[in-house]
Amino acid sequence: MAKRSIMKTKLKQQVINLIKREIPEIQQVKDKVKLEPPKEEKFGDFSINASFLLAKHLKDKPINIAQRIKQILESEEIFEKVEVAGAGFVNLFLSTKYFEPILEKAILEGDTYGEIKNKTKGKINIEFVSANPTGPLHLGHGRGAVVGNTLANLYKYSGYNVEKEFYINDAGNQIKMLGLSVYARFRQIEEPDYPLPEEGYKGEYIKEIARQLYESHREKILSMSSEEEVVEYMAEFAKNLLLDKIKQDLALLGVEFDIWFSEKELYTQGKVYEVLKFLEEKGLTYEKDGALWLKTTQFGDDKDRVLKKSDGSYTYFAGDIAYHFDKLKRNYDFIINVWGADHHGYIPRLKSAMLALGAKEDWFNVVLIQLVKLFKDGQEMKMSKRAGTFTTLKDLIDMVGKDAVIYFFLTKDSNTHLNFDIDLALKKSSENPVYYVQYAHARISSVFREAKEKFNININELDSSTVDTSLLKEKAEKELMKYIAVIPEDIYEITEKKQPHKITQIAYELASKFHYYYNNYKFLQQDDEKLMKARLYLLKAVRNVLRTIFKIMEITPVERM
RNA sequence: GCGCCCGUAGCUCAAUUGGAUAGAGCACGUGACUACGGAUCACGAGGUUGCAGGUUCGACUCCUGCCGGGCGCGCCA
Repeated sequence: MAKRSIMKTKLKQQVINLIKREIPEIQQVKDKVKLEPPKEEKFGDFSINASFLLAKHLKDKPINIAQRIKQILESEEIFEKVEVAGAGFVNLFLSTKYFEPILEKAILEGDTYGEIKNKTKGKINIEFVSANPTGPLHLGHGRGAVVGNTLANLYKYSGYNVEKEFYINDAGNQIKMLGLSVYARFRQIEEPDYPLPEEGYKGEYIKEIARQLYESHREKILSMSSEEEVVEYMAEFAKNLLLDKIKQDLALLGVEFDIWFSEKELYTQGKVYEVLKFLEEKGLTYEKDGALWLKTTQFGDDKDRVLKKSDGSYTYFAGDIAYHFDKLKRNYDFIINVWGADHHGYIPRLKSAMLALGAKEDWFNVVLIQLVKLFKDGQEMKMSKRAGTFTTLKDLIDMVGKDAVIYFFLTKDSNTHLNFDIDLALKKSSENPVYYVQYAHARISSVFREAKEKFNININELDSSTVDTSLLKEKAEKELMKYIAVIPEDIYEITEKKQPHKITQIAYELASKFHYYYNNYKFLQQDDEKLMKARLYLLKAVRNVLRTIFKIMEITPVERM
């Protein structure tokens, strides 16, 4: 985990200014100077690489330059200690005082610690899940939902206006097939031998929908004049029902959308026609073999793509262009699409189309979601729609709970395969990372209950005016404060890098530092009330930061377990 | 065949995007409750970073070539 900090930028500038007085050449390498927390704590809170960069300019060895830098910085009071190490690293040790305002911020901001409240970074759109409304959500959708939603929360935290969008594929063949499938099941109620369509949906839920229609809408259906009309009616009915189910399942994970965008409306509102006309007028299309093509090769694709087939119908691609043209006109600073990894070959194509429409180079972004495999008793639970051994997202949530689903879906980079270990998710021990981080929160809550009961200390009344934080001198305490200081910028960083899975690492590390502290130090001691209050104050800050992180992930901050 | 992703401890993953002795968790071994929740903590062992070259003060990271795995290459959606 990269350990940047709130004060890093400020501190770097400060350090450079100090060095500049003695070594003006630093101005030339300023942008390359890195002020980073090193891997090992013995190398200090921060380490600066300036001596290596200056070596060429000063024609001297890094180690000698490092010595000069050490002398310059040593006298500053914000540093407890300055050391030269290795081939020329200068290691900086901050004094405890440095962390006091940060602690206070964590106390005051509650579960929004470090969040950038004025959303001035820009307006963005994140589209995710976008499952076909032809069946229940499966595990891949669930992973996409969690990754997309967490990403959205991260961007909000980092100061963006975020709109979450679900694209409803309600136009194409699948919906027609859905109608035909329901229709067949409907007919089967009276004629068991009535055939299912070849590519039809075979799940139990289709039968249930058919039964429902048979029981409560039979008369209406029988009064319809054509089979076509019936199928269309059933498709619409099933679609709405399944879409509702999808919404319910997503709500279980704390996922809600701002915009539900209908593919069908792109066609009914003429938006597909419109965007094709727009592209034609820009001279970016041509006709060949009776079809209309887009010159995507002009924008980086390896071949041109068909927009309108020779039979006169539009390709899915054309609809998608129209959809993203609509997004483009909504003036987002950039957009992110969360897609299944099997669509990765589709990216260059759509990206080219967006460039053709005048989007900026980095406007269109895609985050890919790889497969989820379930493991139980060390065995993979093979999933097969045909064999009926199909585990839905809802099934998984019912098995292990919402928090475990979210956490486990976020443990790995979304672009790598995920093995979901059900046994591990159910374990109530430190092997299970969800319990580990939640336990940290519950433990602190427990300490607070104890503090109230035995010492009559009200946690809500602890603030900077009643607490002397300078008493927090232990190493474990400094570690915690340092980590708290560093977390917001860590979060901004994983946001910009689109690595939502790393939020679990941050949560885990904070929990780990707390558990260490807990095991090695007493908080509720009778003999020193001032120290007791200072430590409880620190715990309160830790709990707030945990809550902040949990909120981003939509995980429950449990008081008791 | 072409393109993209991946290959790091027994397993699952990191490594501040080119920096210090490649780090965590799990599993394994040893130890820690008369005290705030032991659902925890500490210590230990574990590596030729798939292989071979190259670039430079320095490479898990960048370049080239192999080996192995995954995915994608429709006038499907």
